[in-house]
Formats: sequence, C-alpha cells, structure tokens
Amino acid sequence: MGRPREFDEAAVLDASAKQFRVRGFADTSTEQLCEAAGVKRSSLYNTFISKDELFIRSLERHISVALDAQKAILTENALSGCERLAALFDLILEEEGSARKKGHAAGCMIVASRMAPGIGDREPRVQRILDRFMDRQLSLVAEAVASGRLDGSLRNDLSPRDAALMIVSAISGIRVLSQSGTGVSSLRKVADLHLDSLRA
Amino acid sequence: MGRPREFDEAAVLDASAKQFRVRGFADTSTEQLCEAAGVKRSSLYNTFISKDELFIRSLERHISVALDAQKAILTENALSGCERLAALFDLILEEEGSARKKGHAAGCMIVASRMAPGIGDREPRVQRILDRFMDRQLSLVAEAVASGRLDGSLRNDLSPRDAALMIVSAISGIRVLSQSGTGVSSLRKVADLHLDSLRA
DNA sequence: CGTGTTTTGTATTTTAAAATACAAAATGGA
DNA sequence: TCCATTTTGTATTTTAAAATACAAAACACG
Repeated sequence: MGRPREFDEAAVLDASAKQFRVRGFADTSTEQLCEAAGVKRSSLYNTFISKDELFIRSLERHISVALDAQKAILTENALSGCERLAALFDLILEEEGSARKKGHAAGCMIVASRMAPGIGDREPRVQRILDRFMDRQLSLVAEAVASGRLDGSLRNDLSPRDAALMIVSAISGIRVLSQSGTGVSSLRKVADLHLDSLRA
Repeated sequence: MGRPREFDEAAVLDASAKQFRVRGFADTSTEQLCEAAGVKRSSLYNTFISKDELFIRSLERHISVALDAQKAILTENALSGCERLAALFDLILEEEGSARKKGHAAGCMIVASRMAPGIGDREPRVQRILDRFMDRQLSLVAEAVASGRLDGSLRNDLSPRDAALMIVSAISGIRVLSQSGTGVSSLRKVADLHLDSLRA
C-alpha cells in the first residue's frame, strides 16, 4: 500500500556509481546525484538514508556485477587456463576502451576507493566490501591458474596463489595506466607481457 | 626586511603531503594541515594562497624527491640493467614496508591523485605534474631496459618502451595491492614474477 | 631608537553542501 | 468513497570548512 515508487532502485545505484566514478565521492553533491539519477532529493534520502549509505550500496552493486562478469570468464570450461586469463585481460581492456570512448576517462571505482582515503576511513564497510571482492577475485584467478597448470597451458612451477596475486596486481596497474591516458594498444602490449611470463 | 618566518617551507610541504596522503585531499581540513605542520592558518594562507595551491606544491615536491630517488637507482652504472630494475622494486617495497610500520597503511599520493578525481579536475596543473612524472619515469626505466639488453641481463626481444610501461604498471599494481593490506613478502614475490618475465 | 614591512594570532565572515521538515500527491484496501 | 500509508516536491535549517580581516608582534634598516 501507499504511493508506488516512480524510479528503479538499481538504476539509481548505477547512475550514482557512475557519478562517483567520474567525479569522486567528495566532489559529487547530492544535487548532482539527484540530477544524474532523475530523482528528487527527498526520494534519495527516503530510500538510501544518506550519501554515505548510497555510496556503499552503489559500490556493492558495482562490485557484484563486476565479479559476476569475471567469474563467468574464469570458470568457462571450454577455455584453457591460459585462455581464461587472456579473456580476463580482454574484459578489462574492453571496459577501459569503452569508458574511453564515452568521454569519461575516469575511472575504476574499485581501485579509486582503495587508493583514495575518504569515506573508506569513516566506513569500515567499504574496507570490508573491497577486501571481500579481492578475496573472491584472487580465488577465481587462482583456480584458473591451477587448471592452467593441469591442462598444460601455464607454467607448472608457480603457486596459483602467487600467480593470482601477480595477475590481480597487473590488472590494477593497467587501470592506473589507463587512467593516465595510455592508449589501449599499449595497454594490450602490457597485458600480453604479463601473461607471457606465466605461459608454459 | 620585515618579520622573519618562523617555519620551514619545505617542512610544511612535507607535513602537508603526508596529511594529504593519509587522509586524502577532500578530507583533510586546513585546521589539520595547520596542526600537522605546526603553523597557524594565517601563515599558511599568507604563504601558500589556498588549500589547492598548497596541495599542488606538496605534490610537486613529493614527486620531485621520489623521482630523484628513482633516477639515482636507474642510472647507477655499477649495476646491470636487470639489477637496476630489481633495485627499483626494492625501493618501492621498502617504501611500502616502512609506511606499513609507521601505522599509516595509506597510501601512494601519486596513484591516489591519478585515480581519485577531485582537485585533479579543477586543476589542470595536477594532471600536468602527474603526466610529467610518468614521462620521466618511463624514460628512466626504458633506458635501464635498453642497457639491460646491451649487457645481456634482459631479454633482447622487447621494446624498451613497452617493457618500461609494463614495469611502471607493475609498480602501480604493487602499490594498490599494498594498500589492500597484502603482506610485504607477498609483494616481493609479485615483484619477482614481474621481473622474471623480462630476464634474459 | 623609531619607522616601514612582513609575519603571526584570533575572531569573523562566507560558502556550499548535507540533511531535514512538511505539505501535496498518489495509490491500495476497508 | 474515504482513509491509512508511502512517495514526492519545495523550502528551510544545519553543518562544517574555506577563506578573510585586522590588530599585535617581530625584525631590518635608516
């Protein structure tokens, strides 16, 4: 009962996430958020309590869909372990490339939330969300590495965990490079170099 | 003539840089800056004009000393090309390790400034300073790679420029990993993996 | 000694953004 | 239909931090 909602919650979270990504947490006002999401302030506060809570929920959703996409790739049985890693890099490069096209060169919400203190200090949940994401990402990549050792596509002298750390760090590195304006073709070479070092 | 200054300008810049690193730009108030630097607000504004200007000068100084340290290592004639790169990774790991010990796990001012929009949007100079840093860093690393090819310590089938991009991205990746709480010993393994892939 | 000049300390003003208050609107169910 | 309940729109309040104003202090120089 009561008056029905006129907006889609997930759409607001996506629009918010984009704003936060492009302008940063501190530099996006609630007014910009309202405008971007096409929602009035009272609706925002009524639904999401505060700017902090809205950010947290946006981050949660962003990470959830990002992780799903990576999981789909990294557990694709039709691919060898090495091919899975290659496809993961493809995904990252595609994301960066299309972000580039859409004008907003900015940025990776996950890496930015990690590196920029701010809300992450006040809000332990931000830390927790990011930690959990990284744990899962590391596990997924480590599994792909392990299966790459079995199918012979990857070196068998490396620990899956260490290799996974290396891959994950490479991805972050690429995101930073991309934010610095490095062209996608260069990013591709960097990704290839990283991957080559793990090949059998 | 006139009343002499009671504080050291460089010391204020260093203290400010630390605050900005630990708390982020938006979340450090001028009051915190004054307290950290041991200087009254009027002195700050009198000398540095505004919070924005103070940040820019802090960043400039921070980058300048960082680059000097890297340059010293990367142009050390006594070392082979590969050893120079290894020493560079050592420097990074040492920085991260000692930051960890001092409690403030946060953070790399350079990567954070890149990834977190904010002042960087308003201030083209921030962009310029970071671009310039990266150019120089890339050149220094590329030179080290080139000399590593000559002295036989590094693979001779890779373009110095691409290899340099790969190294620089690896460094950023390690910084992100470190910020996420990864232990220094794991960071070391990651660095070794990255370096191994370039060895002759 | 003073006098001009710069720095320093304190108190105040400005500002901008977050958050709230409250009436009007819109529905489902009795 | 009308009432309880929730959302929506607008206007206002709260807040915190950046920036300024101005008098007192400290020195160099004549």
